[in-house]
Amino acid sequence: MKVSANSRAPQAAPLPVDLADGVFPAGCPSRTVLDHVTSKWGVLILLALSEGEQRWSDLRRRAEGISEKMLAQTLKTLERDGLVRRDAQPVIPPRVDYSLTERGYELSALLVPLVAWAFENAEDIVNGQR
Amino acid sequence: MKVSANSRAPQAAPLPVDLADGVFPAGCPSRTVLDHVTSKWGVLILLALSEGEQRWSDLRRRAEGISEKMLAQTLKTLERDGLVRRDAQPVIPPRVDYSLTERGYELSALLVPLVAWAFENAEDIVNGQR
DNA sequence: GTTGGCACTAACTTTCATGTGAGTACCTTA
DNA sequence: TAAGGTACTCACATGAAAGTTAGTGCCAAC
Repeated sequence: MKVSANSRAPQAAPLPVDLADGVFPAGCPSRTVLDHVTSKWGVLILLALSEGEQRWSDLRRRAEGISEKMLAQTLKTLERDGLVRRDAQPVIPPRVDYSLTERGYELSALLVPLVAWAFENAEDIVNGQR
Repeated sequence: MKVSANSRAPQAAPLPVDLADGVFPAGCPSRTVLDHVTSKWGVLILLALSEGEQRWSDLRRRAEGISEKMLAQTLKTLERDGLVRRDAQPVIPPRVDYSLTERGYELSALLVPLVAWAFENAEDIVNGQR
């Protein structure tokens, strides 16, 4: 699946034109979105939810180390961005389910391979700081 | 190209087992790598370099808004992580070329679609904060 | 002869993301 | 009756990330 070591050196590929022109300018919205999505906890939450609907307390346990404040904040941002759906049932004790929207699934589909790569290469990278 | 609205709701997919168990724990190396890679400027630099070797001052102009300090810092981190190669020629005036390593290219291949998605959806997302 | 480009480093400051701890309202179980 | 779970919010503290300013050595062009 890799281009193979001897066939050719890693290739530089031109980016799509609109991307090349669009992402780099300072004030562009994609930078904001990228910031939300690639925030410390954003990735983890999106990833966790890619496995399906989950409750507040599930997420809290899942994303090890997150504080309640950051969980609330991250979820709120992702909800405002239309990536996460919040479903609060008026029962007692409270029950709130979080899930990805269609757009959220689109994103997580791109995020999963990235995180998988990071996971696979993490040890090499962290150790190999020559 | 979309799964279509009526066929089925967006599907939850189980993550690869090792990923599901590996990424969420607090102290795991993948979190560090993810932090480097998804840092504000890391993404931009990796993206810029995916188009091929570039000089310091090229990058500085390309990643609009970056300070010299942040450029140096980001490049250093990515170099230590083995994603970026630094080639300093002993000429005057100094000339330093930066390029991606093979591992860097692997990463950028995953990053490009993500950024492209962010770019395409950015306006919708930023405006549609209902 | 001074301005400017090149590729940086270092010191200092500000801003912002994240963390901490407490409090809320209600109910269940011990 | 006290402890604990559920899903939060709010005020405050801290620390890391990012920005700012200045300075380096050398050369070329003006």
